[in-house]
Amino acid sequence: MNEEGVENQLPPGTEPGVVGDTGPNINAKETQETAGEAPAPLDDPKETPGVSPNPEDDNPAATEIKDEVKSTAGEPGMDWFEPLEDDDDPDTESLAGETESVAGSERAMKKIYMLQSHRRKRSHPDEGWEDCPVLGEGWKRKEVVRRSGSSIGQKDVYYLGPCGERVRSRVELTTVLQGQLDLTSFDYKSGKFYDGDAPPVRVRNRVKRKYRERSSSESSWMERGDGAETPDSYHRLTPTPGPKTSQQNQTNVYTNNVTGAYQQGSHAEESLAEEKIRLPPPSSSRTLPLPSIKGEFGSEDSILDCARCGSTFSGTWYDKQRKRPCCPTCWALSKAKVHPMIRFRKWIPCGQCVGCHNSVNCGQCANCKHGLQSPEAKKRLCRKRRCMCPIRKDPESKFLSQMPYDDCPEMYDDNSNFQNEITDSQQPSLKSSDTENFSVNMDLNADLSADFNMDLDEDEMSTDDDDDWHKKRKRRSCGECKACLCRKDCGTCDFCIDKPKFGGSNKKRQKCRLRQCQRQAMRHLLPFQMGEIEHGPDGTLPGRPKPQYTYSRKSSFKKNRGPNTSLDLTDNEDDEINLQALNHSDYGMRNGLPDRAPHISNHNYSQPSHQSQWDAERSHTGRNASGVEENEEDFPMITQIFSLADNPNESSVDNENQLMKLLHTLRLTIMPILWYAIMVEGPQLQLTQCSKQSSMADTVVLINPGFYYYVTVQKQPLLPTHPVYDKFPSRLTTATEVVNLLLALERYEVCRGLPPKEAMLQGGPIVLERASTCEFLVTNKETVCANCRALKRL
DNA sequence: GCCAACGTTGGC
DNA sequence: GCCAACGTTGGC
Repeated sequence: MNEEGVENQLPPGTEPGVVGDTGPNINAKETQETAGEAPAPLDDPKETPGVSPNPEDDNPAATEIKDEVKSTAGEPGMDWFEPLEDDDDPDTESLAGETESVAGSERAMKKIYMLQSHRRKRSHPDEGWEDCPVLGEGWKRKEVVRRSGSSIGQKDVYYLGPCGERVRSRVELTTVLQGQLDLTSFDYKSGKFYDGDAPPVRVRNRVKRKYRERSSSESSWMERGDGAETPDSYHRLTPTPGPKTSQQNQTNVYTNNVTGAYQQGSHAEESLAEEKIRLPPPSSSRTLPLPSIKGEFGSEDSILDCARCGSTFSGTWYDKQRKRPCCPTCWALSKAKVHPMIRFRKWIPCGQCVGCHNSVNCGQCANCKHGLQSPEAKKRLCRKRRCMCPIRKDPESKFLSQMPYDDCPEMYDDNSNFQNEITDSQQPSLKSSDTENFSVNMDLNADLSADFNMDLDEDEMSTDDDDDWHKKRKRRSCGECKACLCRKDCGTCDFCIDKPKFGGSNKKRQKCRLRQCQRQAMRHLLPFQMGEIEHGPDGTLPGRPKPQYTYSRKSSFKKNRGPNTSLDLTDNEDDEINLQALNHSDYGMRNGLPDRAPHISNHNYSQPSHQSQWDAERSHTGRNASGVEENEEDFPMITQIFSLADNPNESSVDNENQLMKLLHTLRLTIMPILWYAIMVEGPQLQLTQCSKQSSMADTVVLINPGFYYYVTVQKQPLLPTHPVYDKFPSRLTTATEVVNLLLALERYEVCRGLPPKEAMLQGGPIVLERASTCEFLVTNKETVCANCRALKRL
């Protein structure tokens, strides 16, 4: 933790001793801070260093300068919470107070990300590790403080083994050191072994409780706007030893600042927390990087209006979310609530906004459906009827409105874009689905949150139910589709295999592919089967593409590469259907999985032919297979896939394309049960019987680009003389012919070969013996082919 | 305290 | 451009 703070704080090559220097650096900080006081410094990010979209990316010098300014702000050089200094960045602060339009919210959001990435970039995985010899030679330890979220300030401890084992919990550590070290008396958090009488757990809990209480109660909702969710805010909240100063008389909530909160906490529990989390002594220079609010710098305690009871009180107590003032009484009451998710509500619908004026439930949103499906459940307000006022910002304060809720003028006064979006979301006849609206709303909330540099509080935005509805980390789940409702990991996909519980190394850390939301998961996380025919009527694919900042679209040229090229599991929206199919195949191979589907067939893939319909239905309706919305009876038509097929210049590429056409035709055809068609390397069109219980479980039909086909049984090619070949043309050019072949194959069984030898029956492995000329497939009347029977007689 | 998994970075 | 890796954070 300390180390990370240092690594985040110090510019390359900066010595700790230098960091602690003051003088001109303070001035630099002051200058920076003054810049943050500008009324609208973010209007043109280019003019505001550190606020422009990641200027450091393009200008490493900017990073260095910025770092230097921070690190030389007169702070202790090796301050563990130094990285939080970023949050003191006046740029960030001005961001908090910025009254830019909602159209700029995205930009603001990006700024936040940039600031975050700024920190992340400076955090090198190899940095911040301390030797931890108590665990053995080569072991290292690292502490990381959570910089945001409800668990802000919480300290996570990681260990790095000599062989690169990354350990994130005691359980993992115990597993890694099993047989090598007894960790019974090992305090994971501190990284020390305790004597038998030491009660490390109790101490740890106590400290943690105090710690969190402090961070909760002392943060300001305004602080949150400029980094109160980061350890830096906690830094500011760190109590100053000694008596309070006379500066604790700040009275205006809008001129309150972190200093007030910071200096307010000079009591025992803070001291304890400080000691336990090794807070350095606050520096007087800390007063420098105070965030400005409307250009004013306040300090000390404030006279606040309790957001809960309305009473006025003095101090810097805030609710558990550290977002609103909360008097000590209400705070005590709130502490009595054990469950961390219990929140008190403050938001009162304004009665004037669009949401409040909406008196009819839409019947389509998640909350409406929730009520319909679970009448006994707690009633949830239709999402279209939400009061929208929380997203209104106070043009006077530069923060989200804290004005009386009944004083709710027109909404989104300067946020026309957002107004439009919200208005649109009220319209049931949108071309986008409710889910999409839902997603939009969430993203907007996130953007607004960033725009105002503060979180939109759960209890403000929510009615009383879906507190997590707008949470950023929930954007990948609609909560309604089959995948979201599925609670069981398949245990076979690459993401499951990666999980420690399945013996994986926990590197991917992704949810089971089959549990990835079919609507909102990142597209590349979806099961690759879903990537086959996914286009909606407007050409869109389910799932969300990767962020724009990371990826750009592929050119169409790339998409038409030959199947033998390194195909990828792209998530680009404009991917062609044909490539999706190729991706499917490619994906399976790239992941070392067989191209056959049965190994992942315990969910949607148990009936491949239906899967085709399922996919196609999704393509047709633009919706996914989310429970009742699926209608396998609706059989879509998919239009021409390859135009190259019409090219008179025949080529291998054309043949491949023709094969693709056949593949997609098969996908639209009702196949014999549990037969599934995919494209595999070659390219070849592969038809596989997915059911292990089928007599054709080991039988595969492979069709080459020229439509010549052959059959394999247990990976052995069927002899060309096999009767089944006589029944069909040498080339399978139509789906009908393919289906007929499969139906014909279903009439066969696999030759059982020679009976096992006696020795094998006595415990040894059973190896099936066959004649070299085994026919492999025999009619149902037979069990062993003629050639094997002949061999048996010998 | 621990696990699950989201979102981003940086290497390739 | 892509994705493995993992820092981070929410949930239980």
